[in-house]
Amino acid sequence: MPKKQQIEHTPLLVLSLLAGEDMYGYQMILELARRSNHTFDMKEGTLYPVLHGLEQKGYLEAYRQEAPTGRVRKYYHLTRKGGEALRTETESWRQYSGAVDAVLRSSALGTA
Amino acid sequence: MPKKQQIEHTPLLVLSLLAGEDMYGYQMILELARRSNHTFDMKEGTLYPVLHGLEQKGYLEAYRQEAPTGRVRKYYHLTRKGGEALRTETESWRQYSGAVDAVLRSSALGTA
DNA sequence: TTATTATACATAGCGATGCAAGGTATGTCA
DNA sequence: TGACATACCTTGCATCGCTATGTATAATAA
Repeated sequence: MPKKQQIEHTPLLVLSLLAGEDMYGYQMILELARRSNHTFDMKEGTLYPVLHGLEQKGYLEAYRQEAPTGRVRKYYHLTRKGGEALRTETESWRQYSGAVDAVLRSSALGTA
Repeated sequence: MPKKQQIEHTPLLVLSLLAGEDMYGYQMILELARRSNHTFDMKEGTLYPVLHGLEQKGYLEAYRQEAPTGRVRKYYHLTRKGGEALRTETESWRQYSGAVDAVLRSSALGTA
């Protein structure tokens, strides 16, 4: 019985990760797990399509670069447009999570 | 171009509403809009299937009651089992929203 | 040396979720 | 009478995230 835990804001998380530094896909998965204290365990089947979508929207730019190990990685860079999207998405998130909290609080009051 | 704004935690919001008092569907939509300061505008096509699902799980019990207006409304009552679900769902939400916030913060630091 | 694991990217197909759209019915008010 | 708000419900569609799978290379273990 597979368990769902992800909820949508995947693009926000991706844009957010890339605000600090350029990253490649696999690295994003590891970083996201680390920074979220393993609450997020993003799957490759989730991430890669999202990356391609964000690139098509002009939010990200990709380039290939060889790692010290010899492997070629595909790095993503946040564009100016992507930075703007990050700001509006962050604002949406605050709005949304604040609203959920407000509903939870109002009910908790009713219970008390 | 239809816009999506809802993200999933619909059952959590419904359970939360019913923690305070029994409500009927239409009322939940109005109350949710009010308590969320109109961030949530739940559609009937979203709410009713969710109510039926929660009822089937034994989280809610429904009963019909005539309103002063003469109309018969279908009220939902939160069961004990539903109350437990509410607590675990609330905890999941805190976990999730906390993780998103953590990721957003860590990236913001990288940018600063 | 060979096999396994970790790294790294990608896509097809499935299930669940939320919404638009439509249907039914009753009460209220102009 | 007609329009609108109230009140419930369902069908069908689009989107999203996950599972599963495929490909390929580097590191490590047996």
